[in-house]
Amino acid sequence: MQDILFEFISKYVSLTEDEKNALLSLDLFHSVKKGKVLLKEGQKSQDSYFVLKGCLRAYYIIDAEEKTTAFYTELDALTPHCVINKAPSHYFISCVEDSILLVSNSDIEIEVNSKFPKFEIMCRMLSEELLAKKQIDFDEFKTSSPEQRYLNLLQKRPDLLQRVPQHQLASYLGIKPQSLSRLRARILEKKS
Amino acid sequence: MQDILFEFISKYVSLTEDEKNALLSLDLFHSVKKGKVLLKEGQKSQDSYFVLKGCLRAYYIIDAEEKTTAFYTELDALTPHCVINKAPSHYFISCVEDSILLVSNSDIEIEVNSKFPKFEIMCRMLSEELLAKKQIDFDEFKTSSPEQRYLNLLQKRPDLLQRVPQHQLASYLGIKPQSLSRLRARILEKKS
DNA sequence: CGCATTTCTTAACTTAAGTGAACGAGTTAA
DNA sequence: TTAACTCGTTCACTTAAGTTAAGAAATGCG
Repeated sequence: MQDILFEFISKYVSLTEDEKNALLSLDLFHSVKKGKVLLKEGQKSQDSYFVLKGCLRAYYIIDAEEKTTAFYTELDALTPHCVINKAPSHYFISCVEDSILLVSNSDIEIEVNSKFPKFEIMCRMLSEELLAKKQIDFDEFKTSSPEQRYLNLLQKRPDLLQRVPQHQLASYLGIKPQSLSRLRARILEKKS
Repeated sequence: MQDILFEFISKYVSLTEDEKNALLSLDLFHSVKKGKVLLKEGQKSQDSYFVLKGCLRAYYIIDAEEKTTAFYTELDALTPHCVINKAPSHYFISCVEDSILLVSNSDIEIEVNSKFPKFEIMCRMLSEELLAKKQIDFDEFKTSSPEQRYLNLLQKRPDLLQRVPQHQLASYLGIKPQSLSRLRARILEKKS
């Protein structure tokens, strides 16, 4: 599990053994059970997550209905909005599967970043990259129909369709579960 | 114009006079005429932009049709995806109005960041903030109908409706120009 | 095991967005 | 000034998503 982390980091900066040990000594690895809610609406949290294994889900509850807006799987990083703007969260984050996470918080990050400027650099690179990627995802969403979005997901994250209930995928695709069912039937129809 | 920049920066880090002068000496301010295309599909650019005055637009050309996906106005920062992943751009960026921009490139940023760690910190903070904001925007888009998205835009960026042609706004809202027309008529209907 | 709950699908109906075409207003260019 | 073009709107028609309801299949729990 540590190897996975260090391999990921090595894409951005190279760490010395001392730096690796300093990172490990912070004891950031946590096992989290399926179903565990990590962040609730209205809560102010300090915690950021990095998924080593498993799957997290972000969702809103609007008119008593869950609206899933994001899934975070292996090697995805997640810093909730409430950590950035220090205001109560508007959404929930829960654990879709038994997972192994790296859990960090603002204090730790401030300390590590000031001690090792390399981490500061890595964090900048990572968030710049994620921002550009998020924009591309958003662009694809805007410029395509629900059916295209579903087919696109099938290409890019086929694992999600196995790991996650359909009704959560539906709102992730911006539609109702019934529409996703119908859309899938329509696609099968076309193929034959 | 410089004051606007320094006031913006002061939200993240405080600069000494020397640092301010170092920044100004880079001569990053540029005037750009309405209609100027700053980035074309297929191009590899190194340039990032910060809008001091005016408006930029990002758009794709898909099936010979323009699909506008983002507008950048006063105090918005824009680092195109192609700068991050060093691959040819999939989209265009053009200037909607006569604008004053701060234009930076990878080389300058690497130099400034290594000379002044403060800038590194500011860049990290800024991209973390923008990433969290982008996620919220995406969430709102996913969880609302075209009509809600239009009303939301009316609240949050009323200036855009004055500055930008309707058909560009339409694709920004994820719909066709005819649908935006109809939707506006429907809203007026309801009000009366 | 059996009961309850959740999940997924199907169907009938409503509502809204996509499509193709036409029109007038405003702008640009010859 | 006229001709061409862009832009926004409207209309009729098509297509797909939302809604409501019902039921089948899978899952979880006592």
